[in-house]
Amino acid sequence: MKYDFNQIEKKWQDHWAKNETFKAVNNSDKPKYFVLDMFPYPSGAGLHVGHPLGYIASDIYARYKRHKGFNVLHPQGYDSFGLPAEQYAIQTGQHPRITTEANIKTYRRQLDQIGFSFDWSREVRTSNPEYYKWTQWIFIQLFESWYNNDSNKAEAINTLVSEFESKGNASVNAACDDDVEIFTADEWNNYSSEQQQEILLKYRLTYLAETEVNWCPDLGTVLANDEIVNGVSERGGHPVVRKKMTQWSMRISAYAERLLQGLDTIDWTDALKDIQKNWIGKSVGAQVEFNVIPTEHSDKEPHTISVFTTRPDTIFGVSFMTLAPEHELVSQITTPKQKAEVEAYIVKTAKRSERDRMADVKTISGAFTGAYAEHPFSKEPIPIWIGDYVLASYGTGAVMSVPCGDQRDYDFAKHFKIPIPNIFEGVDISEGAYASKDNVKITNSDFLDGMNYKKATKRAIYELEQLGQGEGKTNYRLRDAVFSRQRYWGEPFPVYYLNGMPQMIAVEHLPIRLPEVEKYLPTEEGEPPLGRADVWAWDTATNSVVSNDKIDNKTVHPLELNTMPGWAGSSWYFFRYMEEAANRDGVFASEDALNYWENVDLYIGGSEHATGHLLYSRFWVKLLKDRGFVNVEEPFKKLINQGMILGTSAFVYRDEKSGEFYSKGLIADRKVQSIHADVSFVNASDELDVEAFKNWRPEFKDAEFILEDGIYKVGRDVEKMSKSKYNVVNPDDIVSDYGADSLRLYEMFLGPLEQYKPWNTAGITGVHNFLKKLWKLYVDDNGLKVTDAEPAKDNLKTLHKTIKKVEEDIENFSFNTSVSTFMIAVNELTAQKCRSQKILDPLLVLISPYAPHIAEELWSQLGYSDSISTATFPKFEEKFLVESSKEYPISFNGKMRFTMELPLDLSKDDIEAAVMAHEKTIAQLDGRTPKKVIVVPGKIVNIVG
RNA sequence: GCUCAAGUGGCGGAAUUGGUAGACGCGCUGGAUUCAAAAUCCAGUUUCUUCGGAAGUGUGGGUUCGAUUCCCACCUUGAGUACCA
Repeated sequence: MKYDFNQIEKKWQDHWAKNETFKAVNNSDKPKYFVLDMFPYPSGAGLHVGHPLGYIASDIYARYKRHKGFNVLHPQGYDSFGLPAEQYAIQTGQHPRITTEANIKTYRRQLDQIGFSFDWSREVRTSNPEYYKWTQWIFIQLFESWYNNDSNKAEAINTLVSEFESKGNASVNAACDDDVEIFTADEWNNYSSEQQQEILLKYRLTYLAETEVNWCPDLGTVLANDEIVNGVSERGGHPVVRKKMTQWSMRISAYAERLLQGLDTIDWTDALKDIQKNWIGKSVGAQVEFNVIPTEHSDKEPHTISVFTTRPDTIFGVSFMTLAPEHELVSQITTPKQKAEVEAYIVKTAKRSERDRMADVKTISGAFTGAYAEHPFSKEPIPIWIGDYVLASYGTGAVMSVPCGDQRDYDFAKHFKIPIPNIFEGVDISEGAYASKDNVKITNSDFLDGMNYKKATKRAIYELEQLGQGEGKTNYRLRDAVFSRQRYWGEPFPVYYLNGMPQMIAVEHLPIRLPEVEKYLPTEEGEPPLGRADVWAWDTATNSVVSNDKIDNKTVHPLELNTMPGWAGSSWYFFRYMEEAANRDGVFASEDALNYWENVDLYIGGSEHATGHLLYSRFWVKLLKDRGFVNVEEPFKKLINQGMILGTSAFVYRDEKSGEFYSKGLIADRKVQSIHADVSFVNASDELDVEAFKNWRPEFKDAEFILEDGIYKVGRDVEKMSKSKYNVVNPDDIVSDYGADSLRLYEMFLGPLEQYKPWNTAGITGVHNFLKKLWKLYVDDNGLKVTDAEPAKDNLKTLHKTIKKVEEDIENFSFNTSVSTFMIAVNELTAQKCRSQKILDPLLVLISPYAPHIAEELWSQLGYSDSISTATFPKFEEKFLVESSKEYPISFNGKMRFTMELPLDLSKDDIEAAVMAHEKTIAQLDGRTPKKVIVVPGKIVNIVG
């Protein structure tokens, strides 16, 4: 019998589907384990061999956990809202729903043939109304919540309202907008409903506000900070400009501290934690108030400038202050004499785009306002400057400049010839600022003299508080996240507008379904695509979506035109999987299901989601926990980032003059142009199929090829796998040529999961041959050759060292090394001519997570009727590995020169005697007497001298 | 600039409580089988070598009986971030 992988794999995939072999149950005596992949966006291009890498790893782990006696939840679904389908709709008029469904079909077919143990009965699609109903529901929960900094959690908004009604807002310690004004209970109760709603918006965890956003004109939408890379859109690379717009935002900043602290409780890589820590950007310091010294030109009202500093200990080193050019006080404090210069500077900086400012950090620019502030302690006047190195959006938009302790302040001071007082004892600042906090004492600083950083900081804050001119403060870089998108293919908001104020639609009327539109473009008036919908108004009498012409602003009101961003649906999908599909009506997941599965035990996906999906999910989970809907603080207990599989591109070389294509070895010093050739035209030895290349595109039809030894050799280079580089390898081809088991093994064999590594199809024959050898260990031309013979000692040794290594490897997610281990085991057992079922049974269980089809087939041939996935993982027994002797490496000065076999029970002295008597030792020493002989029994002998 | 990760044969990579560097696989070379090819099997494959050996894990230093593994400095590559006060 031959190893007919195509037939075997189809057979077992059908079997698993029919018998629902991998269906998870919500009640079980077994301990639970939730293994999750980041679900894919179903793109039109389908899967390439890089995509399944993480899925294969998680599938191996899920199958392993089943063997280890766990009730495993291993679901899959689709992040099916998104830009590409919509861009395609704009171009072709095809409804994104239709494109998306077609793409999902392709994905499903491709995934199915790789043999994943997914429980497809729990599939979710973010674009399904039954799903996004609950995304809308969570949005409403955010709207109905405020963050209480005293209890350190989100609470229902009505608790805030009753607080306002009885006490006003003075005693409320909430995460809210900066511009809320203090009001009393009486004032609150006398406000109009609109005024009250307006105030509440400043407290809600999702709020509508005019904010400066990243507008991408080419995509016709705003983008979140994490969707912008190097100043252009992450998708498509389109330019992004700043624009003021009224937008929904998420008050994620309220959770900054908990998002930071929570990192300590989860098992993620340090690299990923660092990225999130950086993004949250906590800095501890003080807020200090500087009074502006009034002049005859200034307003009657006294002004104060608030600054944030992380170095209150250096407050006596202040020699000037710098405001962001956009700072609101600039126009009020600038003296008439300086007015022209200041205004010219503001105009100049406003013209520079954000990107220019970012790219050009070397140029120092600024202007003096003519005004002075008073130093809180020394009462000395401090000149107030403006400069674009101070950002309006961070802290207070103003800094106290300490040139001796901050390099930017130092450079600014040097440039404008501002004095640089030195407050660091014994430190030379003639060349640059001394920014370190360590090993230095403060001097020239009145009451701070002689103190170190820590003491001086504490004292400075205390003294500022005494004066009423400052307090300790912590700042975060994390900004609230813009949540509106001016797009069609996303979740509609469950929101209508009454007198311009947003109103939530009651939960029982959800979902609010995406309306039909004729075109997927913004309207002529610049409104989002939903502005084209004719039936897009909310009737409060019938509680239904009705035609726009019924809008009377009494019972029928306009609906929100924006849609939610891509990360909305993906921020909670892991909870949806916990509930069985049949029980999903009426709940996002039942309490029982949520309590049973808790959170994701193992999450595998790409690190590109570090500051997007992985941060937003954590935020939403914390909100849901605070509001009592779930019981966990973190969604993903352990997270692994799989690396990317890169493509190996092929190049042909066209002579720039003659247009002839030269084989790689013949280029010499010719001027040639490198052209990507499709990798399917190239064989394992880098030889080009010239005819296929000629027929590829008309422009190559008559191309002349200069061959070497009758062959055209291509050049190779490793690049990201992409259509445009013609280096994409489709898993469909690999599966049909070598089988899914070979694909699975090979993806793992390529190298460590987390690493970036190039794909090279030629290498797959190695693992494919291994599977053939494995097959032959069980089956020959006459059928099954396994016997019930007692295993030999060497059989047992091979088996048990394999069990030990594979188990360790899986626990450490070192899948590449276990593939090698399998190869070694099969090579050894073949050489040993092992046929014993007592060895070959457990071997099959070890291999089955990696190569489930062949394992399942042989398992059934061995006579088992239950799926191998239900078999128990073999138990490692040390006793089979115990040795009586050891092949000792004998080193001279640390260099191994030869080995010698010695009994393990030999004493140190006996070992030394035996080694010293060996003829090779004598030859090595060449008459010298060794200074020292190191004997580590069971390990090594090292002779020094 | 700052933060983090990684540098090992022609290629992917293996080896860390410090103890035989290059496992396993690809590729390559030679052989067997075959009319031939594919497939399969066997042997070899870090470099240098006077065939005894010697050197060798990005570079230079250090700790140690012994370093791919630990420490210091530097170089290169990749990722994140970018005037964050």
